[in-house]
Amino acid sequence: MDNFPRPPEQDADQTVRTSSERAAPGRAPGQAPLDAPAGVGDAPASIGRMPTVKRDTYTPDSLLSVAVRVFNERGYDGTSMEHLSKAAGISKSSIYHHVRGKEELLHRAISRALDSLFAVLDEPAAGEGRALARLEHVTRRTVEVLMSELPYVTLLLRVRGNTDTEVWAMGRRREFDQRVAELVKRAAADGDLRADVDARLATRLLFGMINSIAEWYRPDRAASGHGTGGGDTSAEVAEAVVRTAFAGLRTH
Amino acid sequence: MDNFPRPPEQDADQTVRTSSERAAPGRAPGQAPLDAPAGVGDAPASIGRMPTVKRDTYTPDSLLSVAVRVFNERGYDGTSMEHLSKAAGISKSSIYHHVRGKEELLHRAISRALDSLFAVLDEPAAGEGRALARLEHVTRRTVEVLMSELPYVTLLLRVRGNTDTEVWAMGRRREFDQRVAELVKRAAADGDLRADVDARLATRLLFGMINSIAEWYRPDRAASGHGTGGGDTSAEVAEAVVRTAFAGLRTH
DNA sequence: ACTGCTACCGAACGATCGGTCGGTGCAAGG
DNA sequence: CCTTGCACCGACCGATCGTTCGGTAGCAGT
Repeated sequence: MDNFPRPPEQDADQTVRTSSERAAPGRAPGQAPLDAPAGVGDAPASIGRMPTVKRDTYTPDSLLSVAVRVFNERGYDGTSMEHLSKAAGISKSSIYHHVRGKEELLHRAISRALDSLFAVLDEPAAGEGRALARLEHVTRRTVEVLMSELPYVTLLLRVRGNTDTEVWAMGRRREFDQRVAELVKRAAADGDLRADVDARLATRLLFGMINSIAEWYRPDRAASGHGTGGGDTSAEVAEAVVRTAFAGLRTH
Repeated sequence: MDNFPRPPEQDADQTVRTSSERAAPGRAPGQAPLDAPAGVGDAPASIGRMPTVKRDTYTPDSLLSVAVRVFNERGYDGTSMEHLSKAAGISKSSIYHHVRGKEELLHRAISRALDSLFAVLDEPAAGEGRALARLEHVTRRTVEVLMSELPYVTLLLRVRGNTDTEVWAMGRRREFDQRVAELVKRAAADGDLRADVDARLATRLLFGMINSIAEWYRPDRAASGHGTGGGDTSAEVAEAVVRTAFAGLRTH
């Protein structure tokens, strides 16, 4: 039991556009092209093309950011291509100009989440020093990644295994879990974790805490500083999670 | 990130029947009639009808137990009436003989979950004594209810707000959350909870831990006693959750 | 002016969706 | 034996699903 702010009440949800050039009715490409890591659908590496200036058409990645938002509001299975086209402000068939189909959008989103999460395990502080310190680092960083890549990780966490992509995602996610469970076991062997809670159970409860952040954190409400109505910076929340998980809620 | 055992690989999932009387091809009514609290679709109170002997046809509640299982495997939106009919071993149209439709099944399941959860708040130990003790009691009992009513509560936890039923469920769930949050605030005011973690955030993290149980606990694997592969009794898990949440994972 | 390409469109595809309808077999009651 | 009613069925409904197809407007390069 916990939280989540608003049920999606409105239905005519069309992303409002900021800059318009075409004469066509309101479209709304995302703001993504600047954070896109390596545009898959981009034109091959030519010289000109001035890459940073305003982009008014969709790329696979800017379309993805819209799609992921809708997926998280309605659930993947509950989202139709019609819903996506309405939210993106382009026709249903136009979506297929950018991506192969619905499942590719899911795959791209989940890949991005998994890559960010696995990158945490490759950080130096995740491999050096006492196991407890490494575990605390991974916990803190996982929280931060979850919050910075919120919509993508949220999608990953909700996967049920209905399609090939989802089965693959569940497998990769289990890999990640086991890497962290290894850390928990090692810290327990060092005598740094309480002995009366099983290591596997402890791992699950730790992840339970971390992952639940996806159910209430809303970045738009952050940095307003008044309590924890879904706001707070990711470093603050990460610190609170580490404190709560390792030191407990109770005073001594 | 955490667990969940097996992706639903098989597709020809038909509940295997134990007793057969009809000549028709394999059907499989659930084992539910004995735990049904007050059979809604049952015949009016007549005298005979010998109520306890073997029941070979579906009741709304026995059908519900099948439906909820499938809902949890494929997700509500990912489950078609065809899926349900295959799993129940009766035709699609026959389902409508017992319930009004797909959404009624969801409503019945979620009602059952919510009733069980709210009942915890009405227990004497949830209203008497120091706030911290009451909070620990509610935590322990919520874990136990979650595990005993696992499939129904799981369904509740996954609701997205797409239909009227789901919006209603989210509202009721938020009520429950706020009742518990009240307890947390009171315990914090008593000085029994650490002051450096916001009460609202603490509530969310506590629920994060509790609710995550629905993602890995599998009752069929319980009572085998070897570690925490999804087994364990609900009292054991509840105790571990209380210890971890309030005392923390770390040794002192 | 012509060509080629990108980003989009409306119309339509077969499949599947949740749900309705008119039955049918059969056990129980008279 | 005949009637009644429950539990079930196959056939079918209009709507919607994800996807495909044949365009077309507008811009860049020549």
